[in-house]
Amino acid sequence: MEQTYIEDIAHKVGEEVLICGWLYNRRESGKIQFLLIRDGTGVIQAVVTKADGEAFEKALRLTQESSLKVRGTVREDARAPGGYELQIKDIEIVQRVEEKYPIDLKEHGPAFLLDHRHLWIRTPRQTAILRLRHEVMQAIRDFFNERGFIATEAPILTPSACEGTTTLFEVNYFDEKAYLSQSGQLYLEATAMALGRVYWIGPAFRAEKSKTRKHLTEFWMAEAEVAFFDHEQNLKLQEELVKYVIGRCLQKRARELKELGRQTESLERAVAEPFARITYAESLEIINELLKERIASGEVEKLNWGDDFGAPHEEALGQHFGRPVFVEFFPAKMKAFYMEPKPDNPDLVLAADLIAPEGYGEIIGGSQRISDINLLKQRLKDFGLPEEPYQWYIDLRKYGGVPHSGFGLGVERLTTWIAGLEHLRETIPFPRMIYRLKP
RNA sequence: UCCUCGGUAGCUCAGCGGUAGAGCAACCGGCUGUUAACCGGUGGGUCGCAGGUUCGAAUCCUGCCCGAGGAGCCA
Repeated sequence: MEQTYIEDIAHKVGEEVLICGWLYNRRESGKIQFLLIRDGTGVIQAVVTKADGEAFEKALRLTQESSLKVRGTVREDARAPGGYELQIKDIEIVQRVEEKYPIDLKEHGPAFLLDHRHLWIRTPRQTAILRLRHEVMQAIRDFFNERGFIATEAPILTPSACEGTTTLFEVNYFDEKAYLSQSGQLYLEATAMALGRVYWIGPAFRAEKSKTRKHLTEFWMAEAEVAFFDHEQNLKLQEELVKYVIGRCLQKRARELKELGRQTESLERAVAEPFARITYAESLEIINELLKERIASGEVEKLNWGDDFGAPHEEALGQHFGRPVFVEFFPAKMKAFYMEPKPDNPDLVLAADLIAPEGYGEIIGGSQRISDINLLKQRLKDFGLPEEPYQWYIDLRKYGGVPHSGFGLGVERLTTWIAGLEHLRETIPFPRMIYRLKP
């Protein structure tokens, strides 16, 4: 008999099916037992009574997370969680869990759960989050593929610090030093000159000692780079992408969002309304005004020209607009060396960050890239970076340099926002954080 | 790296100077519609580690280790 997945159970009412999965919970009341069985696609309640004989005796032996195959008839029943129920005909125990399962249905602290992450991911809430992450990833790929972008790849092992600012993980590459990539951007600029429109979703590594709910040392970025694209086109593409991804999750993962208790008004608004746009200069005024009381009390720092936003500042901006907001035209000094200056004010750059509402902060950073070879060389000098390691990057401007733009989107940060989570560590199967390398 | 809080049963926690506790989990028993089921019973401890104060330390002090929240850092 072929296996039926629980997510398809609504189409099988009245039929006999085979469910293969694990025991999530068992409740018994004398001569009747209720088994909650999960199979990765959902959870279903199965019922067996003393009159069922052997199946009832087998069910009695089942412990939490024992693996099993159950044959039975599907019926609608309002008393069952989810509305459908399986009347058991036969049970095959695949592996009976003999030891006490570490994770129970009651509360646990974050340290315990993270120590048992390999088992924690089996719970309904975690599987909902991971299915949502899948949808985000898949939507990003579909978005770019539908628009003629070519999926390409950047190396993970890189010879030098690409931007010179972030702390990198060093690895021994034979007898040379190499570093884990913090971004594929520079390499994507090269593939964009080959293929026109490119994207990739890949891991990024940062050895920063950040200890916040918005940082991982290993996270996934969706990066795009487009030849002949200017700053305006870049922002338009980003807005379309974010709207597309959120729209897909709302449409295809309503069940997961409900499971997570996510109120979706803010997401629906992000899809329906144009994103807000302000300049960096305007953002300073708005933030300082919004936070003036907390600044006066010394709780929050006042922002001065050239300051980067802290968490409270991003949060205030997000709350003020209630939808994603682009902050554009930052001072060149506070951003990376490769960003194109604003034509009418070369102290600013054609860059923008996208800030999510509801306190979720920055989810995209992007810019138009310098296309002029002499300006690029000057910028390297200004930032105190050597030319030699960037020779190949400079070549891109020597051989047919063109204006081009791109951005990087933090997959976990976007997923955290869509799911409405407290901490982004739940959006990746095995989070890597400053004090956590296991499991 | 800094600040704050914490580490006691498998888990979540209470106890804060005088014999180590509760709920849940586990195990045993009861119950034919349970919803983190419920009811009764049983077993379960290097009170993070080291030192100090005291007649006596889970409790007070010092140092260290580990964790959480936040700050800083963070194309």
